[in-house]
Amino acid sequence: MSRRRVTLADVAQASGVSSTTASLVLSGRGAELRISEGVQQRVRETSEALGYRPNIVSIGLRKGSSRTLGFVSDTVATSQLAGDMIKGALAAAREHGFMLFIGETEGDTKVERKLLDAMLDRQVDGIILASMFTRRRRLPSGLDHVPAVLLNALPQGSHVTIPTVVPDEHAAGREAARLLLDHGHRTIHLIGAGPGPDDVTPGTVAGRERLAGILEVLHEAGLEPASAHVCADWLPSYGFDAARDIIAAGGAAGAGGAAGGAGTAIISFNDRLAFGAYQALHEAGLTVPDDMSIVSFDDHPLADWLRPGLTTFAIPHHDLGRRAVELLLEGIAAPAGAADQAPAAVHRLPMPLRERDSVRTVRATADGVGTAAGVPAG
Amino acid sequence: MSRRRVTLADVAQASGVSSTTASLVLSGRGAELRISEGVQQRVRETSEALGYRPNIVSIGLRKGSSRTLGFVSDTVATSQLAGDMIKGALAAAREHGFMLFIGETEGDTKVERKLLDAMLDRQVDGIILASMFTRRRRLPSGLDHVPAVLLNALPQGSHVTIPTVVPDEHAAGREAARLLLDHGHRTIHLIGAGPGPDDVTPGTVAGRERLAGILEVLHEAGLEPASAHVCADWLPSYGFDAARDIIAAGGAAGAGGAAGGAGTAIISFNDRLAFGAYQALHEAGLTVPDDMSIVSFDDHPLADWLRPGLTTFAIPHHDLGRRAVELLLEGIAAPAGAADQAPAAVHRLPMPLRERDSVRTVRATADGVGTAAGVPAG
DNA sequence: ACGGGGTGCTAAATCGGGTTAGCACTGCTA
DNA sequence: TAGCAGTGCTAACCCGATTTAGCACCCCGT
Repeated sequence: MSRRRVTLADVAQASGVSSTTASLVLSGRGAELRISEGVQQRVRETSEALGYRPNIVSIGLRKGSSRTLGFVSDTVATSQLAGDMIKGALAAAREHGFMLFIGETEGDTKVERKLLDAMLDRQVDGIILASMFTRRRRLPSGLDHVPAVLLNALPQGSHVTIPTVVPDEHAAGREAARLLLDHGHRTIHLIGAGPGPDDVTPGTVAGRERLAGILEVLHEAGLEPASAHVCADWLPSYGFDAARDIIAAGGAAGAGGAAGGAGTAIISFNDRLAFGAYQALHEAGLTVPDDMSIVSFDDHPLADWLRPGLTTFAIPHHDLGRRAVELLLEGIAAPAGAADQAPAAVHRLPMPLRERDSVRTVRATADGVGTAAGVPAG
Repeated sequence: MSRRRVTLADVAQASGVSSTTASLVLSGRGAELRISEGVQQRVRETSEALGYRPNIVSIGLRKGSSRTLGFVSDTVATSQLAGDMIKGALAAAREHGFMLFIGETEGDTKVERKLLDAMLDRQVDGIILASMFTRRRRLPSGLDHVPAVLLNALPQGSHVTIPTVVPDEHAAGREAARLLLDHGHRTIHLIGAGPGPDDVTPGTVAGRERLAGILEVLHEAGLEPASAHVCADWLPSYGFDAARDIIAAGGAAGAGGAAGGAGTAIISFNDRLAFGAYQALHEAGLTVPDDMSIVSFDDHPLADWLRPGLTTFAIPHHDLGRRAVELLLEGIAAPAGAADQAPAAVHRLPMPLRERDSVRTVRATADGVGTAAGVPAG
C-alpha cells in the first residue's frame, strides 16, 4: 500500500494545464480541438513520467460502460473439458481490451440470479451464459437490458432473439460414421445411444444430434447399427459394461485374432465411455484397432494418453469461447435496438477430427458392402 | 436494450425526499442520523417497488473499492487440475460478496503485466497470483499498492512479505511412504524423481518436497528406494517407460504371480505417470495391486477411472483457492500498513489421501524389515 | 419575545474522469 | 477602431453514489 494513484488532475497540474486539456490530449482529441503541439507534447510527457493510467471505473461511470463482460456458467471447473472454453473467451476478451468476470452457478438458479445481479451491478457490458454440456435452458430475466450470448446452450423457447454458439454435433456424427465407412467398416456398434433416434440419455442435446448424424449416414449406406447401448451416464464404467456386452455377443471381429474382411468398429459417444471400452477390450485380450476400431467424441486429454491414441472429434472449446465473446462484442458495438432486429443466429462450430490410432482400414469385402449387421468375421 | 436502470435519485424523487436521505436510509444509517420511521419506511418501500439496486461502480469511485478481486494465473485452463482452484476461489469470493476477474498469462510476463494493469485500472481490491504447478516466482511490480496473495507459488526472494498458499507436499511425501510401509511394503520404486534428494525434474517444487518427505520416512525405516526414475516430464509415456524398466529389472514382486512376502510397490510422483505405469504393468501381464502396489499424488479425475482405482494424495485445489481468497480478504480488511508488519506466512494445506484399490497389504517378513532394497520376491 | 436545544432533513462537496459551451486573445479587414 | 474570424484553452456540468456540514423548524423555559 502506499501513495495514491496518479490521476488526470495530477497530470494536468504538473503540466500546468486544465484537466480538460489533459483529458483532450490523452484521449487523442487534442488536434481536433486545437490544442497546440507544444502543450500536447508536454502533457504526454508528464503523463508518461508520472505513470498515469486512467481510472476505468470513473470512465465507466461517465460512459455507462465498463469494458467488462460477465461469464456465467453452470459448472466450468467440474468438467475437465471446460477450461478451454473460458480460455478462448479470455483470450478474445483480452484482445479487445475487455476483462471477464467469471461466475459459477453449479446449476442453482438462485446462485445464477445473484451472480447476474452482481455482474449487472458492476455495469458489465454484456453477459455470456455458458453451459458445460450442450443443453436447452430457459433465459433468466434481466438480460433484456444487456447484450447476451448463449454458449454451448440453446434457448428454451423458439422465438428468443439471442445469439447462440454450439458445436456442430450433427455434422460430427455424420463424419464419424463416414470415417468408419471410408475405412471399410460395415459392422458398427454404438456405445452411448441408439439404435433409434430417440434412444438417448435424457437431456443431452449432443447425444441426440450426434446420433442423428450417425444414423443418417448409416442409413444412406443401407446400414443399421450392429448394436447400440444407451448409457445412464457417459462415464468409463458404463463404456466398460457396454463393450463387454458387445464382446460377449461375439461382436468383436475374430475375437482374439486380427481378422480381415468386413471390419468391426465402435462409435463411442464420448471419450470417457471409450476409455471404459478400451479397458473391457484389453481385459478380453482384444486389441485396438486390430480387433476393434473405435472412434469417439470430445477429444478429452485422455484420448491422447490412451494406447493406442483414440481417434476422436474434438469439441472446439477454445473456438466456442472465443466466438461467444466476439458475438457479444458485436452485439455491444451494434446500436441499441439493432439487436432486436438482427437474426439471433445459432452458430454451429465444426468439430475437428483428431486422427490417432484407434481406427484401422479394412479390406472391403464384396458381401460386406451393403450388408447390415452381424457379419461374423471369425 | 431498454429503459435506464433505477438510480438512487429516482428512488429519492419517488419518495419525495432528497437523495441524501434515501442514501442514508438504504445504507442503514437512517436511525443514526435521525430520519423518521415514516420516511424510512416510505423510502424502503419505493426502493423495493422500483427494484432499485445500487450501482457498485459509483460506490467504487467514491469509496475507492470495487468489491472485486483479480485472479491471475499462468495456465488455469490447460491443466485439468486447475479448475477446482478457481472454483474454490469463486465460491469464497461469492460468499463475501466479491466478484473475480480471471486472467491467464500463459507464462508470458508481458501478458501478465497487461492483465495486472487492466485489473488495477478497474480498481480491484486485491490480487491473487496463481500458478498451476507449485513453483518459485518473482513478484511483478505494482503489487505494493494493493493487497496480494500467492497461490500455489512461492516468492523468489526470502524477505518478501506476501502471504502464500501451497499444498503440503512434504507431509504428503511422508504419508505416501508411511502408507506403503504400514502395508508391509519394503521394496519401493520411485517414478518421477530420486534416488538422491536433488534428483528432481528442474523447477518443480512439488517433486523436490514430495521426494524429501518420502526419503525421510524411508531413511527412518532404514530403507533406500529400490530404484528411482527421474522423468523429463510427468506424462503417461514417461511413467510407462519407467515402469517397463522396473519390470525388466525384475522389480515386480514375483513377476507373473501374486507372491506374498516383502511387498513391492511404486510411488509415482503424479497420477499421469501412474497411468503410464498401469499400462506398462498391464502389457507385462502384471496386476495392480497383487503384483505391484502403486500410490501417487494429485488425485487427477483419471485416478478414479483407472481399474483398480488409484490410491493417491489429492492436491486440495478447492481449498487452496478458497484459502487464498480468504487470506486476501483479511489483507484487504486489515488497516493499510498493517500488512507490512504481519508475518507473511506460508500456509501449507494438507493433501488428503484418496484411498482406492491400488495398494494391498502384504505380510511383513522378518528379514524384510530393515532390509534396504532388492529383496527378490520371485 | 428571545435564546437554547433537539429533531428531521438537505445542499453541496467529493470520487476521476468526459463533454459542452464559451471565454480571452490575436490579427486582419473595413 | 469596431467587427469578425480564428486560435488555444478552460469553467462548469455530468455520471451515481457517499458524506459532511448545517439549515429550518418546533418546543420549552424565562
